[in-house]
Amino acid sequence: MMHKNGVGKNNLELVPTCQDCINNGATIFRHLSDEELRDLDQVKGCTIVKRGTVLYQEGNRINGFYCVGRGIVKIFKTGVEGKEMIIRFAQSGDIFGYRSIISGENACSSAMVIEEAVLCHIPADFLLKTVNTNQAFSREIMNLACRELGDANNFITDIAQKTVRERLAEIILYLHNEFGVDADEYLKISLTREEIANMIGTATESVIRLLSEFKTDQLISLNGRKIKILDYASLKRIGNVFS
Amino acid sequence: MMHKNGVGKNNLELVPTCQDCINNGATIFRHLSDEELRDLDQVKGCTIVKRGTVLYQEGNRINGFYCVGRGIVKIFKTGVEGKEMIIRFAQSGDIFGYRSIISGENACSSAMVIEEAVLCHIPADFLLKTVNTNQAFSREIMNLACRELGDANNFITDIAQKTVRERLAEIILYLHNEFGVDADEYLKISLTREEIANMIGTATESVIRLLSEFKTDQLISLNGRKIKILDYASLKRIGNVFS
DNA sequence: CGGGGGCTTGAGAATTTTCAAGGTCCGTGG
DNA sequence: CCACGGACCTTGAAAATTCTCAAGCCCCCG
Repeated sequence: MMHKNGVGKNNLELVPTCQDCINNGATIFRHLSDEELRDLDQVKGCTIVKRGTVLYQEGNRINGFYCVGRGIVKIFKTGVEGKEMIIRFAQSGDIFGYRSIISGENACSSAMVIEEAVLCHIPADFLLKTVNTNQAFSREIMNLACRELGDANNFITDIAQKTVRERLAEIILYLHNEFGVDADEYLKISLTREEIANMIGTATESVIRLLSEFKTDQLISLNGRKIKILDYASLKRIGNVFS
Repeated sequence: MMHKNGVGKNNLELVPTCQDCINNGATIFRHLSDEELRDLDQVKGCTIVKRGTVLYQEGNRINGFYCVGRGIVKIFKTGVEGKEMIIRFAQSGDIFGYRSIISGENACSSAMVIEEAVLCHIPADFLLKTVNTNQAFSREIMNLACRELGDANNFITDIAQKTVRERLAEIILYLHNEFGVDADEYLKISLTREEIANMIGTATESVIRLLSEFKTDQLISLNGRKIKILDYASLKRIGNVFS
């Protein structure tokens, strides 16, 4: 189970076994039996995917879901006039695309790699079968959906009630919590100004102006796309973040 | 199973049996066995609840969830400055409050009756137990959470990208689809201007101004809190609703 | 070294909020 | 029965926020 070389349909030099991913935090699979894990290792397809690759698009039927070994994927919807709205990110240990499979609907969002990723593609059948046969796994999926639903409700409230300035401050703190910082204390995740705008539902120019205002106020420092938080307390105050 | 008179802890003259509710569209319970249904009828508590009653509040632990027999309940969050954001409504056949029980979190929203309701309160234990023992029921819950998650994603995109005017047109059409109309073709659901504002994340005055603009433009007619749609096509166009 | 994508800034326009004031409606208590 | 109070609705005017359009810059990649 712990060997590292992929075979068969997997075209990576280093294919993580599912056990590796569990160790990496993909807790969703932690209650699979050894047999189910072996089965999963057989049916999954694992690939390295470059930034910019679209994995699936809103409105299409999808025949499997993804588990992230490494890298970052953005999950987004396309609104009127083609403007995109980023719903969430998936990173190491996260799964995505499972929602449409469970609910039997078409994909309600699109997925694009924004940081080179190692992704496992797992057939819908495996999910549907295992959800029916493994009670603990079923509870994990249910749990995940319910937690995401709670997050979505919070997001709805924030986006509906907070100003762009508040949302930007909040999202910077969120990116910090979610992705952490590199050796120089810059946020690890690197987003274009437009992507930031698409997370908080505003215009690119507004993000630029507010970022530079935050910089002037010594709340953050900027280096190209890299953002470093200098003053957490003030950002929290501005973003009405209590935690 | 089909008798109508409640006994024991239920204090209604007419307590619906769970089978009644299933016939009413509470499909979530359709895969319970006869024994489970009898059990449910035993453990549930059923009451008539007046408009304005708060059932539970955001942040608290809850020890059960609700099933709506009749009436309407609004599910909302309280944002900064105490302004409320309506996340969704629950009506006949819907359940609510299950999310926090499944995910083991505190309630992420509050619930208040806005139209006199018949509500059954079902202990958390019943949900947790049945989800573990009845595969089909478990799938129903999972399915429900996933569909709500899809709805939430759509809502996020709309609220982030559409103007207040677009959102108002859209929400009027939504209320029509969801609650239907009475004999005079007025929307059945009756909301204050403030509640409408709290659905679309805007100020009460903005709703008032836009409603009266829609009225001037002959898109709707107004009679106190009652709204009648006169021109669906134009509302759809304004709200960028394609369906 | 040319082109393209992304970033920045400015200025004016549009949308939306806020504050203030007054009106209506309805249920309750005197 | 009527007056009163409170909640809700309406309108106006000014202010604040945010968007849009336009232009120019930078920087990296081919």
